[in-house]
Amino acid sequence: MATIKDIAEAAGISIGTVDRIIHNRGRYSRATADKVRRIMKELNYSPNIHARGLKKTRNYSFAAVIPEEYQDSGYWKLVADGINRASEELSSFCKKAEMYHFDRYSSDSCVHTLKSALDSGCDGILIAPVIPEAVQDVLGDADIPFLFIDTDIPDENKRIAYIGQDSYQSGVLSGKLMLMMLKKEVTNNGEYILIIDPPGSNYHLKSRIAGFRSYMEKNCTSLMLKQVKIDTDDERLFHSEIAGHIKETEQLPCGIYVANSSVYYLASYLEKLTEKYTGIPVIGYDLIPGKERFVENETINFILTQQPEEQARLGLMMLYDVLVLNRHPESEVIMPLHIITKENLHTFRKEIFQTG
Amino acid sequence: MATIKDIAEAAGISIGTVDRIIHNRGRYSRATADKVRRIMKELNYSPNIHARGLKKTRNYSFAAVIPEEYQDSGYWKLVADGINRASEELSSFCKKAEMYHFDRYSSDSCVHTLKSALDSGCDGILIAPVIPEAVQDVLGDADIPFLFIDTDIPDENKRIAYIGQDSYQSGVLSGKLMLMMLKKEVTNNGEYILIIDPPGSNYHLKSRIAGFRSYMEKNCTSLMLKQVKIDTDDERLFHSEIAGHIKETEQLPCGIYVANSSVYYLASYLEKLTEKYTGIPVIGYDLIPGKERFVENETINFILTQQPEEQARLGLMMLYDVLVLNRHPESEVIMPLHIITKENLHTFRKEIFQTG
DNA sequence: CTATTATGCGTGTACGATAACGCATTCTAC
DNA sequence: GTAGAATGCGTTATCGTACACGCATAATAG
Repeated sequence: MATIKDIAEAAGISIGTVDRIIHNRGRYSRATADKVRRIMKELNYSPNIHARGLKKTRNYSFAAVIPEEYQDSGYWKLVADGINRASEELSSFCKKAEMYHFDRYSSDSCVHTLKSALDSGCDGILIAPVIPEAVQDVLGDADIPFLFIDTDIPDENKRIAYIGQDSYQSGVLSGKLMLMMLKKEVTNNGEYILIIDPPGSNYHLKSRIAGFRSYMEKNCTSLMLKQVKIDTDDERLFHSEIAGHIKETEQLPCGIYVANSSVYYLASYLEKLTEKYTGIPVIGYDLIPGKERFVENETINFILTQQPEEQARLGLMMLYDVLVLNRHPESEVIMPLHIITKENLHTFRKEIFQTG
Repeated sequence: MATIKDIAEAAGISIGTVDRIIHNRGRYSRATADKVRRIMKELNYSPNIHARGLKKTRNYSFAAVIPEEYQDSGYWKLVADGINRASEELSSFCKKAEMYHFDRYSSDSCVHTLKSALDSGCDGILIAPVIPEAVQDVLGDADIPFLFIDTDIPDENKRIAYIGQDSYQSGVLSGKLMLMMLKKEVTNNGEYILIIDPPGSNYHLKSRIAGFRSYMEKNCTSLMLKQVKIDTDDERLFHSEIAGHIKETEQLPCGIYVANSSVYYLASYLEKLTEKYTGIPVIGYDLIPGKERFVENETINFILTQQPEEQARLGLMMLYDVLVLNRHPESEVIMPLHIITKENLHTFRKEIFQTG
């Protein structure tokens, strides 16, 4: 591997000059710069990351600004886990990541939290801009690099990257799996699919449901779709609300689609019911530690996930790459859409719960 | 983070002595060693990987011993890709990985190839022990660390790790998906599922098929399973062999399960047939670059994969961790079992075809 | 009691990139 | 025409670890 010393020798100058040219720092002549850049390409130079890491001039610190962990049915807990893991990994390079939580339903809270993060003097920020306007307001005069996870603000061209998921497509996929599970030809005698629109109303929920509906409408016109909005994020209240929709006295749904991880609330409800209710196909989102049981016993038939932990972890790693290593990662990363079911659940555990 | 300098100061000695104690090298007194080790624990010392990597004392070299790329329907090409990628990643640390191929049906070839790999003076070997006895014979007197991918030899306790897949479970999962795709209640009027037992006979093929049969036998006794052995690994010959089993004049299978990546040969065959044949549910294995089309147009309905590229990449990275960084990774890693279908294919491309 | 070996430990340098510092030379201004 | 600024570039110390070298002192032999 070529080093800057090799380049300096080849160009007949000193390593200091090469360094200045590489980093656009200090003073150098145009001619020398051109020559150095040409030689760098010829020698296929790439900096030695160890040497670079060794000379730790600064202790970079990052901030992660995301909603409260319990919101969106515990989804943000998963994101927080990813941040914590990244934080540990980075700690060996003397880098720190601080987490800031805000109320995803309060623009004020978002603005406020984001401002304190900026004021903390960190060198880079990872943000979940679930309230785009609030975030854009504050970021207007920010001068440090930032990166979005979960939700994108495409016209925010100062962001260094977006890491997210294809929610619409996950809805489409859910539709496909749902239809596959309905073995018998569907008749039009009142049978229906229940779509549960979970508490909170965000972009992902909407587009997941839109994807699901789109698939169903294209591939199964005979089946009714009944969509209900649930307004509580508390498990017990969820149960009583859902009880109003799944009644012994009325026809049961022939399939249930829950657009986020509150599918586990539904599962704990279904589990307590009599045999009559069992076997209804259920599709939902996200692997929640400690709740694998519902997938194992097939109360939930399919879980889709685009690895929220990994999204967060990747985000922080990207900040590190950009700030510390001076790299230029992809500006948009869409996570793979994983299908998890009883039969492959155990092969995912380690990856998702331990190392990513 | 504490450095050896901190330790030396705390112990009132020089860094040279600390170094010798850490590495059990040279001479030092018992008393000093005890003191140093105590202080190391107190200060929670862990070596700076950058500093360690920077001082490239040796150019470690690794060997990867796997079957010929074209064998097992091109499966080993994927593994080779993973090795090449790992090799590139490692090259920035001045480490090299050399690939050795053998004929997976020849014990002699395996023994011979493995021996040359050992003789090459490499510092660690990654092996796909598809012929366990041959591998064990040669490894008996090997004194360098080795690691298995793809196939395990559990009683080989000298291996530092095994990276593999749960093939039985992937068969079970295939069974589930297959039954889900057969929408109509299955009658017993001659309908059957075609199981294609691809060329080559290895542990994974057998256990995938066993898993598939097991699921079908438990969950769908009414359906016949017709298993056919294909003996050629050439696409055109495959087509003519399969033509003997899927005939216009006879009843068509209501589903086809191909136990490895030769599912793409089947797909190219099915694609050329008349409309009558289309729509048969097909399940197979592995994402082959350039053949995504068959999943997109749903000639193949589901692809299962346990990321052969990633298995190989991980294997080499582990060798690096063990040999160069002195770490102790997991001794057994089972890769996640991914389900890929038209609707999530595009989210996987980047991960599988670029960065892993 | 000296000659030799063994033992414990300190010094110095290398690894590659970084970045502060400062020396020359050239350019500009009055 | 010379002071002062601007420009181009070389030198050097630093990060933490690895490891060769070699200096002392202690132990042992003759």
